[in-house]
Amino acid sequence: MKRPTIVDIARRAGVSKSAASYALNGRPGVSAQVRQRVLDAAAELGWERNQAARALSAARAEAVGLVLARPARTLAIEPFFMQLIAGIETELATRSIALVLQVTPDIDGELAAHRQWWGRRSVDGVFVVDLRRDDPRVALLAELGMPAVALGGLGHHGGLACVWSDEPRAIGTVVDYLVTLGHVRIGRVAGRPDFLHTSNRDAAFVAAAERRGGVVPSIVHTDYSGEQGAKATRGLLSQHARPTAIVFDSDVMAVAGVNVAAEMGLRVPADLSVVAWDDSPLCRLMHPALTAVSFDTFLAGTQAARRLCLLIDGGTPGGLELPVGELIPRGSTAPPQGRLGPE
Amino acid sequence: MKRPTIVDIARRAGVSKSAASYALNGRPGVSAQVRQRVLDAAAELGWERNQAARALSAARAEAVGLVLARPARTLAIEPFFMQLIAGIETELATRSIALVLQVTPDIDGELAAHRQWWGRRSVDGVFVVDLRRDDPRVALLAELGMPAVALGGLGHHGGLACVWSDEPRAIGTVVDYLVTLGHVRIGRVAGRPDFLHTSNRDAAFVAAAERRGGVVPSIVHTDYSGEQGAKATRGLLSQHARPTAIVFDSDVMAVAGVNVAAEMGLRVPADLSVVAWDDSPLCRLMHPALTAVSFDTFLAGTQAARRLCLLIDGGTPGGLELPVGELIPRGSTAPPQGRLGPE
DNA sequence: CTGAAAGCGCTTACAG
DNA sequence: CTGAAAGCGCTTACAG
Repeated sequence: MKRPTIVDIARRAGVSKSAASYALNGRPGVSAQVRQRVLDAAAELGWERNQAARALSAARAEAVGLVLARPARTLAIEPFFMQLIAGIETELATRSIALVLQVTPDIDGELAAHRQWWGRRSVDGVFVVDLRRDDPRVALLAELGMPAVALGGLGHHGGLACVWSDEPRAIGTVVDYLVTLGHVRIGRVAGRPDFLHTSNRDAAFVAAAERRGGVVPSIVHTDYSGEQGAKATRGLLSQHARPTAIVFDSDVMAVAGVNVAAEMGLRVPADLSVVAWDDSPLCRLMHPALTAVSFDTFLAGTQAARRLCLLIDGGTPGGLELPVGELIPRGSTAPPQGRLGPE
Repeated sequence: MKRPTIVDIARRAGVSKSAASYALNGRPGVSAQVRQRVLDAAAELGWERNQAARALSAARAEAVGLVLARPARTLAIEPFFMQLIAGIETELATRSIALVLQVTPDIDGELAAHRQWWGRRSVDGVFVVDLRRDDPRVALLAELGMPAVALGGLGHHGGLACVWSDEPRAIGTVVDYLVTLGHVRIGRVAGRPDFLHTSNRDAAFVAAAERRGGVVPSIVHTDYSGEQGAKATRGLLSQHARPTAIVFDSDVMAVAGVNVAAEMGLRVPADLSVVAWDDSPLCRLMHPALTAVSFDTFLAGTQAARRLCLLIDGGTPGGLELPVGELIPRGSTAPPQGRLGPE
């Protein structure tokens, strides 16, 4: 028993092939009556449109791509990507657009993936994350003319559509909060310095410290792994004048930091205040629970997907600013105590 | 400037369209000389095969699908899926096969996804995870005749190809280890009872306890969320004769358990031994680090992908047993101490 | 070993 | 509003 084609439907509905196609695609050119007959026939035969045939004639893959360009090791421990995927896919599913995934250790692999995807026309557009300064992907995608939406990286997304949130403002909120609590020496365990969001946060962190005056900021970069997060924390806490508060660039590194503090005999929050970024279930599980900056990654995903679809349909969506991350104070932050306190 | 097609290549190489196709697909029927001319022409023109056209004529989507049928909330905190995806994709990339992802909250959404994917011929096969007893997916996939590889769930995968590991044996190892340390009352904070791997572990847990004699096992089920993990731990530790050791079905729940113990004034490992499953970077970050059962999810992914490709190519791969999870003793387990100790 | 031709299942101008 | 026809870019028997 062969799978039914559009010809079978047309025959059963007693119309031409093209009438069937128009009806099945909800386009004008057929009467309501004919449309219904065609739809009924399709339902009765259990017809599903052959995706390859449609892609070939409509010159549309009905798929979009996302490259995960991180080592598998740091990919899995970060909830970020899975939340992003969930958000993207939830939006795409409503439009019957497929999400194609490729995992590659670095940006060269990502460039190759974009080239091949576009060359084969196996996707209609892509998402770009972890934008960098003078990002080669921006140039490549412009050259290819492939629709793309960048997440974050405002100011360095070139001609790409962009979805971002005002992280500098959120960083400012965090610094203000810690300073108000009485902290003077504030550390930051940051992510990869080649990522734009890292350097943007770095700059905002330093600027906020300067704005408040008297604040001593110190920054250490990592690859987001718990190991490097722990090492960075150990380094900061071993300084002669150690920070009394540390802001971490991920939840896992914040957990690592808390455990390093315990290992060094420092109490959280009495001896060390800890702020995590982004917030996650993990932060709420800790004891004390971690103060964190929330970011709605799922929402970012749905919004980015919506814009990519618009772009593919020939629209020209402007940038979209997402709500700024919110500071959620929990038990891991408090005024500094002890001999190394403020003043 | 239009993108080059196979006709452009044939013309440039001075051969027929079909000769070009044969050469580009590395099939017999063309001389080495012609083959090289065609390949050169393709390279010079920067030709990439149009995926839709190939899919249509070869009746192959060159893509496989994975449905993530869990609420987005519990999806992101578990490294499992991302590791699996990384493993699968790493294998698929070598064969230029795409991985298509769909996120859906429950198994009904998954059934619909499989139906649609197969109906549209947009994938050539699928992976199935979190197998259940009398799993409706097994029946559906058999009915559709869609190639599929099940991960785990030995004995309930019906006609599906299967990749599994001997978890009952691993559970036995854990129980033996804890008993040898001197534990008598051993708890298990398990995952969803409708998942086969959960009920298999449950049964093995009870069996191992009986085998050792005198061991008192108790099991609580959860949805894998940290919240429920914490609640389950709180329940176990509030019993009159509380367990002195708890085995958790995920790393996040183990972390939740450790924090609940702290909250209740119990020390790990003196008052409570904790075993996590699977091992993850998170376990190594904790202080003390968590004893854990490791499982190579990445490897499971590559192996499953390899078997699915075999299946799609018409092969009939048998089941594949993966190495059993290894118990990695760390600081979170020790002989029980205090008034509620053994005997 | 090669070439002309049909076909995969759709979409889409273009006449009627 | 409808129908006959060409075309999307490949693959694949089938003659030569």
